[in-house]
Amino acid sequence: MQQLLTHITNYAPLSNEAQHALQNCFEKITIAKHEFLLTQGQVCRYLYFLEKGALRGFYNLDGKEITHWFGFEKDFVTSFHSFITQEAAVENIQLLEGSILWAISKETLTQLFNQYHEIERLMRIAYEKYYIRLEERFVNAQFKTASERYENLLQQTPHIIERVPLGYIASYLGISQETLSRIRSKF
Amino acid sequence: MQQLLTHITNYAPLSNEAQHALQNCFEKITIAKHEFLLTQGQVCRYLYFLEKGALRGFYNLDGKEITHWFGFEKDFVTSFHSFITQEAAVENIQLLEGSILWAISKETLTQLFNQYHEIERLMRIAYEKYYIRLEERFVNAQFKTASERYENLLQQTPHIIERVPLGYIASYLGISQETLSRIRSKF
DNA sequence: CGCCGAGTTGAACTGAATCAAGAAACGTGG
DNA sequence: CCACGTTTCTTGATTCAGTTCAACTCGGCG
Repeated sequence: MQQLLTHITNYAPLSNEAQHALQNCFEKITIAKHEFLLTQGQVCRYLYFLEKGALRGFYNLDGKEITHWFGFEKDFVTSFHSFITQEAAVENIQLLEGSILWAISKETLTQLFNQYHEIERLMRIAYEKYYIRLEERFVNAQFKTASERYENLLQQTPHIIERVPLGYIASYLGISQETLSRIRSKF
Repeated sequence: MQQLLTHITNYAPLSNEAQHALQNCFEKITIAKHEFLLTQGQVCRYLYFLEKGALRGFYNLDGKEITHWFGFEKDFVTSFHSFITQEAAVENIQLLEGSILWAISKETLTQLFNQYHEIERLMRIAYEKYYIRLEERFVNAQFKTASERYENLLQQTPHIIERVPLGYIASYLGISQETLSRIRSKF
C-alpha cells in the first residue's frame, strides 16, 4: 500500500486527508497464476494497481488469442474501454504470475472524485501519461518493422523475456511467433 | 463559441460561472489553408477546439511525411505529447482547409483547473474519450488488413474522401498511396 | 520412459511496398 | 478562356517482409 501511495504522489502531491481516503478505499487482492481478473462479456468494475506480479490483456480473434498489453509492477491496470463506459468487455485479463493487487471500484472512485478535487486531478494526470504511452506504441506499431519493435521492447522492458512466454510477446508485437523466433536468432 | 460550449457540456454539466470563465479564456483564431498551427521543434502551448475546417498532424520519417491524425469539426486538437510534457514537438500541424479555431494556453487551462474542479473533471472525461478512441485505432492498426482499415474509415468518417487528398489518407491508414488506390478500384 | 508445451527451423506463399510510368484534375498567368 | 506546369491519382512489374503450415528439438514432469 505504501508503494501505491508513493507511486501516485509522484504524479501529483496529495494532502494527508486524501491519502487516508485513498488508503481506505483500495482493497488488497492476491491471485494465483493463470487465474482471470476479468473475462470477456463481463463489465469491468474495478481499477487495479499492480503491486507485484505480471498479467496480460488479450482478446479472441478468429479463434486466436491476441495479447495486446502486459501489466507489471506499479502499473494501473483495467479494461479501460469497459471500465470507462461500463459496457461488456471484449478482452480478458489473465495472471501471468501470482500477483498482489489493490482494487478500487468505479463507484468508490467517483465518490472520491466528488470529495477530493486533488484525486480527480491525479486521475487526469494519470490519463495524460497513459495517453502518451499509448500514442507512442501506436506510432511504433504502424511505422516500424518487426525487428525495430522487438529491439524497442527489449530496451524499455528488458526483463520481459524471462517473465513472459514468447508466443505472447510475438502477439503483443503484432507478429507471428515464428517471425519473432527468427528475429531473435539474428540477435 | 456556442458550439464549443454545447459540445463540452455534452461531456459533463458546467455551472454558469465555469462556462463564463471558459468563454473568457478561449481566443478565436482563423487560419488559411496550408498554413501551420505548429511545426516540429516548437513547444505546443495551446489546446485548440476546431469549430470549422480540417487539419492534419504529420511528422517526417526518412524524408517522408507521415500523416498520423486528422482533425475535423468539434475535435480538440493539439500535439498531445508536446502539450502535456511541454517538450519540443516531433510533429507538425497543418491546415487542410481554411479553419476557425478556439485556442487556450496551457497556463490558462491550468489556472482554470485550480479554480474550477468541474473544468478539471471535464478534462478528465475528455481524456477518457480520447484514450478509448486511440485504443480502438491502435487495435485496428495492428490486427486488421489494409482494406478493413479503409472500410472502417469510410464508415466512421465518410466525408473524409472529399476533403482530404488520398496520399494523406493512405499514410494515416499506414499503407502506400498505390495500395490505397488499388483497394479503391475494387470498391 | 514417453508425453507435452514451448521454441526453433525450413519451404512455399502472399499482402503490401517500391519503382516507374502514364492519365486526370487543378490552378495560375497570359 | 485556353495553355502549361504542377499536383493528385491510377496502373503495371518487381521485390520483400512477414505469414502459414509442417516438421523437428529441447527440457520438464507425471
